[in-house]
Amino acid sequence: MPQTDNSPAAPRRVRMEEVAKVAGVSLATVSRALKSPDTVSEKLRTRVQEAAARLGYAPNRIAGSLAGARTPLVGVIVPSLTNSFFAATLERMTELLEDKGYQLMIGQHAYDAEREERIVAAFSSWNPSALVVTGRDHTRGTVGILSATPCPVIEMWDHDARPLDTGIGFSNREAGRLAGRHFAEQGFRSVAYVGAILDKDGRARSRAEGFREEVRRLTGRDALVVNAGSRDLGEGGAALKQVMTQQPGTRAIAFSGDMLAVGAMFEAARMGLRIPDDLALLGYGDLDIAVHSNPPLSTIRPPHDEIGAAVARHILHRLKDPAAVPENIDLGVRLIRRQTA
Amino acid sequence: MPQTDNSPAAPRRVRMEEVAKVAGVSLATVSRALKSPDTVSEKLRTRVQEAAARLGYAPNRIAGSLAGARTPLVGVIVPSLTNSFFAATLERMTELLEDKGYQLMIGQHAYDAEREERIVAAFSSWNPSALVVTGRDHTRGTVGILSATPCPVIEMWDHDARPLDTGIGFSNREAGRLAGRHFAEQGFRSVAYVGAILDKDGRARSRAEGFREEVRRLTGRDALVVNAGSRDLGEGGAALKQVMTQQPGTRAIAFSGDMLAVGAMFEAARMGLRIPDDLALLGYGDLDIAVHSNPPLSTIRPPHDEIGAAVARHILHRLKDPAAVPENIDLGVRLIRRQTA
DNA sequence: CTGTTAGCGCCTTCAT
DNA sequence: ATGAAGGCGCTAACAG
Repeated sequence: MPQTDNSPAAPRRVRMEEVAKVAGVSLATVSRALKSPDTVSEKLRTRVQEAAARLGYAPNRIAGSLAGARTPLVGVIVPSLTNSFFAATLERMTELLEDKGYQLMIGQHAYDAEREERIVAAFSSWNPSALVVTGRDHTRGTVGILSATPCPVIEMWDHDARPLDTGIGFSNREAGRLAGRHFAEQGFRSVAYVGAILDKDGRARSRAEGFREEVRRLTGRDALVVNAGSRDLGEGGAALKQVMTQQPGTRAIAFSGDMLAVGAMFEAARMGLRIPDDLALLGYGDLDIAVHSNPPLSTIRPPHDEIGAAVARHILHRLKDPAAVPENIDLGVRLIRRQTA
Repeated sequence: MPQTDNSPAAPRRVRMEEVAKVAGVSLATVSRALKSPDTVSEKLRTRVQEAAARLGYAPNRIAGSLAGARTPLVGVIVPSLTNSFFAATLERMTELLEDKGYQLMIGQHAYDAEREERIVAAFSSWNPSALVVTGRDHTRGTVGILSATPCPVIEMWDHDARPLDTGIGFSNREAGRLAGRHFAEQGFRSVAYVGAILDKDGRARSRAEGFREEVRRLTGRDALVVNAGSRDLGEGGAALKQVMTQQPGTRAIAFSGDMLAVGAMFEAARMGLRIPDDLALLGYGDLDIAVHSNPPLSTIRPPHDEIGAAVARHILHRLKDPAAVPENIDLGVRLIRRQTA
């Protein structure tokens, strides 16, 4: 450590008390001069601020939070940090909240509901300013803690169920329907859906269900659904082969992620299938690669960073105005037509 | 909020005192029974634990931290959350540290040193258990705060300069040299380096410099260096065109990111250049896509998640054993030869 | 092994 | 407008 705790010279961090002494005022005045400057006479205020600056005073957030009953921490729980959708949401949230003095505490549960519960419990014991979780599907325990936590609770990235408090996301089911409709309207009858870890990812499952629903409604036929083991590019190729084996003559496939779709494109090339003439491919995510793949990938775009911005705005709003109420916001998805479907 | 603060029925969170009362013991015993169970007789321990469970007691971390002088928080500052390298590092760190009861506070500075300083200052005022920053290039102010913070400080993702405390990463310069050597050894004389935001990203700049150095040393010629505006796939194509204009006849290009390299592959196809016969391409990152691109991309692999694991392990070690000392660990990079170079 | 006693550093009434 | 004083909820000596 740059500086050992018990070293004789360990220069104890400067506290508010020293600032008070140097400025020749009371502790309370320092506190006020720093937190609500307009309740202090200009003279004292500047005197205090100068003293603080000179001493390099940095308030102890822990002590402040104990006295203040709430920490400037926002707990956010996502399934995974390497999933670029959530990364985009987090990046946006950090940007907006850091500016206002809030810090993000980040947890990840890898689609494990029990783990989510443990993290929620841990976060809740920090008296955070807000708690943000992914999705609306939680254990009873999680729901209990969330309901008992006296701060805004936001469930993001979903809109298919009622939120506990505030919900900000979109309907995954509708995203799936949109894909199904797009295929049905082009007259495709033999179609399939390839989803990553459908067994664990409830939102991907909702999209798959929406897809089947709409395909069934519009064409009267059942879509094949295939579960890929991960959202890696390589799985897309494997899934394509599986689809063509289980359902020869498939004319269109929707994926639960762009990477899977691109992987399928590569494999299709190897199999000699022309895209989109022999086979239409539709992604989900609108990652950068979708624009530049060859041919450019048609895809469904979830509002990844918009969610982050909306969540941050909502939190700020709720904290500023205690009378502000919960909301249930559907940010919707868009079909981006490029050349594969 | 699930539960309004000032609602008449707001059931105050249960405190340690209530548990003590119910269990019929003192406050201190509850604290001990919960934090260091083996210092308490089995009888009382179970009695306390039962009481705590029955009352749904959750300790207030803030109070605990104030009294204990250190929070179970680890502050981590990265340039960007959407950069999959850092995401991988963070994912690994979270995994390992969450298990031991630590929470990550995450900040991002977008390659802005002033912003880094502000975040470091903010984090430091939480009395974190450890502080982790990216790189070894900081403002004087940042260095000052970091040096004065009484906790382990880890500088990760670099190894080109001396660390303040502990350093865990690899030499970016050496990564660049490796690329240059690889080209030189194959007899390429007209080569180029394409880096993303070299003006801001010092580590990418180090790689570019290492590349030039080694190329100059082995071939006696100067490599062209081109700066791409972002690490997006699309920029790779643009950069390729620029290289071929500025230095017609270029035989090999190294990139500061796999996405750029893949973008260049797409563009090369459009330009009718065969890879690697007409032009060799070398990426950096070893992203999933490198394996599955067509042809598979040769690349330099930085130890993204290994860094996360090593950082977490080091922190845990330092915290467990106060006598543990700083380290300076070089995790190295590997050249992954596939088919483009 | 258990209880008592001081704080941790700040915020916030309450007087002045 | 300012100061004094009592916590916030828990931990860590110190006694017993």
